[in-house]
Amino acid sequence: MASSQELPKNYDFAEVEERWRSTWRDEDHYFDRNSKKPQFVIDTPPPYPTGNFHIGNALNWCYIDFFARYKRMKGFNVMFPQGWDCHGLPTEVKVEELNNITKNDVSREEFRRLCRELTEKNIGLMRITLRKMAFSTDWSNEYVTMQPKYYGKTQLSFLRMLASGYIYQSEHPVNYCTRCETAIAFAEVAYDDRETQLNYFDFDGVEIATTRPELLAACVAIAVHPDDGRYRELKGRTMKVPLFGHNVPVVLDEAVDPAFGSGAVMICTFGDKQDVHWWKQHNLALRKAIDRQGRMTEIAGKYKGLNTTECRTAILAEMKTQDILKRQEKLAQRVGACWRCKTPIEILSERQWFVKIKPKEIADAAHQISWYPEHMLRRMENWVDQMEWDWCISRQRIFATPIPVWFCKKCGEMTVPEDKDLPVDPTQVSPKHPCKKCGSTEFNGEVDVLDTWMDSSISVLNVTGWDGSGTPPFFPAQIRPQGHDIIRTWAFYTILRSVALTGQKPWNEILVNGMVLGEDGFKMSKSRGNIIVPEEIVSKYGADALRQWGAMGAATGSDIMFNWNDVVAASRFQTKMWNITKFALIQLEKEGFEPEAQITALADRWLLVRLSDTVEQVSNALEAYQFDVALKAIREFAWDVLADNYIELVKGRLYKSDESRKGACLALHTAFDALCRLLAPFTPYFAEECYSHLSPGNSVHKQPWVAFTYDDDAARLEGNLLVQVVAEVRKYKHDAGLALNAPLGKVTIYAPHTVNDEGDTGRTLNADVHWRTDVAKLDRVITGIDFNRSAIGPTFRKQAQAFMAAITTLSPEQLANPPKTIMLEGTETAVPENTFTPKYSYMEEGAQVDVITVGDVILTIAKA
RNA sequence: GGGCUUGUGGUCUAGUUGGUUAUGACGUCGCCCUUACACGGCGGAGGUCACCGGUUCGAAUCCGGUCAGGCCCA
Repeated sequence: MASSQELPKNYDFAEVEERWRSTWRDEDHYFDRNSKKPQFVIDTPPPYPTGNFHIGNALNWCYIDFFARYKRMKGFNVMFPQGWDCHGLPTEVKVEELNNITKNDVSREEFRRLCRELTEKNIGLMRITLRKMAFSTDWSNEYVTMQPKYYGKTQLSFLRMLASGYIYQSEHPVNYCTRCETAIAFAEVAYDDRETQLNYFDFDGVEIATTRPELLAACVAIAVHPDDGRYRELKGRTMKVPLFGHNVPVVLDEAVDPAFGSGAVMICTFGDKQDVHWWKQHNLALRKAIDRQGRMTEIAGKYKGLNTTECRTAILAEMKTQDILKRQEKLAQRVGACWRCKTPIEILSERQWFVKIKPKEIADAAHQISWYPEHMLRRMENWVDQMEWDWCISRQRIFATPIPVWFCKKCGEMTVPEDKDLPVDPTQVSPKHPCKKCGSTEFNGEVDVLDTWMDSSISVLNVTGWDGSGTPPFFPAQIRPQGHDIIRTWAFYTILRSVALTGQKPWNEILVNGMVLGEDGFKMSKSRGNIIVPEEIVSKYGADALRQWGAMGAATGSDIMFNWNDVVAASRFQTKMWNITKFALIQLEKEGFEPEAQITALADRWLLVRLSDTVEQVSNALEAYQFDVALKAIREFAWDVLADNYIELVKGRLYKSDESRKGACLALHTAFDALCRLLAPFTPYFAEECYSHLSPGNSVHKQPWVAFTYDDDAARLEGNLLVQVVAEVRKYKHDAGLALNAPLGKVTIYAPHTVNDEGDTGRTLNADVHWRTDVAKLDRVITGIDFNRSAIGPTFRKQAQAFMAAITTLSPEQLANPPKTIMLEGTETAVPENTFTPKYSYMEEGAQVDVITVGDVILTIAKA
């Protein structure tokens, strides 16, 4: 045990956190592939390397670290990997911005190099934050999706799913961002409210309303509702498209809303998802009026080359000139936009690569996983239920995993590389063998690349050791922690890919965390100016305080508002604990503690039984990932039970030097040691610092989880009563205008059992305290009745109110000595025990006394 | 429009297998510098548990409806 002289008066979190950070060793957190311990593999989220580890990430990582550390102490072989999901548009856009270029200004290889460099730099910055926050990362299992080692696996997974028929290519309408010049998946479409114009114009004699006149050139049909009387004569007709002159059929479809616009609608390829639906349903022609850059094609005739906005203006002007534009109305509309750049998406028909979505397979696997909180499973079910199109995985970008296939220049046959040649970039190298079909050696490498989710959806396969064959050695992982915002993407795609590649669910459990909102209750955003970054909190109050905020801010799974108050409260708890530490160490080093000492005093037994209760509560809460419940129980035990009550009770005994001191020291040591361990997962720096003084040279993080149990129901009951007695006397002093340490004279406590308090009560109250078990000789006056409703209700049901009314009418003598039966609504009814207690006030004969009752206990305080 | 979710003192929050006086933090008011701690201790004030109705002897808790917020989707 360290000398308490060494303990500084104040806890300096900056100094302590820095010191332990430079002392701890990474190897202590490595997953042991040869261990006999049960495994606990965590499929951690690989963040996008923006350079800033934001507070939402911090919350998620806090949760991960809490249970990673807990599971290690419980004897599990824990893997807490750290991944980086590198590929994708934001980095490409950033590189274009920083270098003032576009992706077409330099070679693909050069552009990729710039992206890799920026990503490396950003990862470096984020690693620093991770270390500051004391996450027990397994750095031997770090993975970076842009490195060949990883994207080789992405390519291997692509080839496996291509071979098994999950992946195919086809021409199909896809969501397309014309700014990013790439196809995107439905999961990447965000919807925005906009106000637009609904234009009514004359279409070959019929009035049509459209929000997108620029698509007139792509019009392939007119649709009306089959029962709409206004258009009965249109059936079977073809109509001439204004301005462009091509003929289109009229189709009947029940999905047309006769109340919207004029009730007649033009179908274009493609204005929206509904157009795609009708186009398929009625086997219509395909007219591509917009190209990949968002410009009008030849089909648009003289409008060719204009962008869609320019084209819309031009066509509306032309309609006015020809006097076919009737009127315009404002219309509130929801527009799909690219979630990265907010540009409204177009639906273009392109040759793309797709992954087949098999909803039942995914739903079945999702149901085999335990969801925390449970209701998050609903979100997955809803998403699975409404999937209409397959997953479009090809992107027309550069910084991403290349699609590893070639096409024969002569015959078009597809060639794929062998496993051992992965990773490959088919635009840089050629196949090793000539075309199987025609023998040609001329190939075109696929220039499309893969959706980033193709990388990250195999994170679990990567960390569990997948090599392309069968089930990986550590599969499935024990848990997936992630936010509810990416259930429809990361969770969905991961389940899909695990089932496709291994036939099994990816994890046993999934823990879903909420979103972090700003102090004003809104989502954090630059425009609101309510962004708080983890670094700021760490520098002001320390990582441990931030971690406590993460645990306590809200129940697991619900959104959590950032709140400086909670951080300050967390920091104050550490101050309190630090003072407890100083007190404990000073007392323990005085004469040392004896592990074999006898625990006999009520206060000591009470402390231990309350500790035992706390350990059980905290352990149960952690098993259920209820971090708020766990930390709250720890704080309550430390602050309320140990500091405010136990220490105050036994102080006098500790200042003495006799046998009764030893029990208190043992109890104090036991509680303090346990507290350090309980706090270790939550506040790793602080717990380590405290423990290092109790047990120099040993790390609390290498200790087993607390296994302390102490069974003593009587101590819990009587100790709680003792604490209440002390509180009541304090209140009595307060009400009497006395200082809390003012001497009180003779106090007699009539308790139902013999209490061995070793004089604690008397010293605490500064009074001459006498415990007695006989009946107080007092005159008592009944002032009321306490009913025990939880006993009365089940017994009397509908007669409960009547029963209580009847008891109220009894005389004081009868209340003191209740009759066996009572008349209730004309029936003689038994009076059960424990249904009520008379409320007494007492007068002691011959002496002026004040009387306090606490449950079964009666106190008399002699008046001075 | 649909699904999920939430509504508790001034603010944030616990509590929903129905049961005596609804938890804690911050703030606020009063007393106290008692040899671990004034970054502390003790005590107080402050709530029709969103609203309406139902079930029940008894509802913050269960059921139905209304209003309001959040998220996801159409």
